Amino acid sequence: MQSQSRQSADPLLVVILGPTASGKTSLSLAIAQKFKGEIVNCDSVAMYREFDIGTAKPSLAERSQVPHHLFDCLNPDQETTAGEYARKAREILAEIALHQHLPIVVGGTGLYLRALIEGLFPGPQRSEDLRERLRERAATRGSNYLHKILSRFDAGAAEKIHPNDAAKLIRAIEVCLASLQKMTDLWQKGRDPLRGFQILRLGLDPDRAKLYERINERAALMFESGLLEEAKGLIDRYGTDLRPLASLGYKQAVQFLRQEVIREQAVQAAQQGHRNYAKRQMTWFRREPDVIWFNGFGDDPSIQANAVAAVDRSLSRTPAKPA
RNA sequence: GGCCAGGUAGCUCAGGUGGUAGAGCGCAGCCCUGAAAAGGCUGGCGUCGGGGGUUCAACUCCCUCCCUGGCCA
Repeated sequence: MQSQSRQSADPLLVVILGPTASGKTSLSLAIAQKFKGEIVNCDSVAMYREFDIGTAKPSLAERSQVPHHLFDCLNPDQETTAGEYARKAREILAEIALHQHLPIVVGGTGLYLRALIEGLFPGPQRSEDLRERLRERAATRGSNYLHKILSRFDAGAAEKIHPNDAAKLIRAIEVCLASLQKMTDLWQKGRDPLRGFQILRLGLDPDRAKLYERINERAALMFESGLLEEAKGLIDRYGTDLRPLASLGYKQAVQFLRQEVIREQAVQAAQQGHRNYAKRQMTWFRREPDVIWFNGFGDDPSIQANAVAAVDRSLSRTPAKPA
């Protein structure tokens, strides 16, 4: 296992993962500065331009220190998918490797990371019309109805998806309809994994109570430092239907701007949402293979030193000097 | 001081002709194959304010005390 990667001549790819507010940005900068790194975002909402305050993107000053990729690459009214993300990210990774720099993928969006590293099954892309129709059916007849439809198309897929999970039922039906094949058959064809890199995964896993404290502070600070104004500007120019406006913090800001809740409620709901999200992220990342976990925050100097040492060790393993 | 309402899960609250309780949220665990900062699943948790009484049995009825809120003095 370990000995195989040592023999590989493939360049190193560092992946930094962890829940929101765990200090991924800070750690990524520390590593990038030490090793001629280039940072590749793997955070779905940070890809959007004009969504700045609520996404806690690295600042422009930080981004000027080392190259950053896949931040601000979508207009607010664009939409993207995990597959599209993976294609873009792989292109960038290849370019970075070409310059002989160290690519550092940083992010909290588990699905995007999996799509990038392991690939997705060879399924059809999204069809918005079909989805709209299915969503209407679900609204009138309930998602159980979708589940019945899916069991007719693909009983195996239906078995794996809970009848209440409309989002996943819709995707599965879409796959069957668009491809005229069962989704489970398409799964059989496997994924197209990322090739050509040795992957070093560094995971941040700070104490839960401390993480929640940080999340609370950071979410409140977002409201104090202009989240509402940012959201208002986006609504004025684009309307309320932007997909990223449904994401953490923005969703609550919109509710406040519509006067559905008072400010205090919006802040508390945003804090709650971020806490719940962090928990789900940890559930996802715990399954990620071969992660070197650090029990602390990414801005902690001792964590940074340990992480840098881990990168150093991986980098020094070249095919020229096997263990 | 008097009258009224109320004290039930961490929080907000529901409940019961007397047979030791429940929902949402929180919290914890989990799932995830182009919406993923989305969506979904599962699970703890209680001396039912204290003390007495009636009863085979009280969280439920009676007495008393304490606490909270409102109104009147």
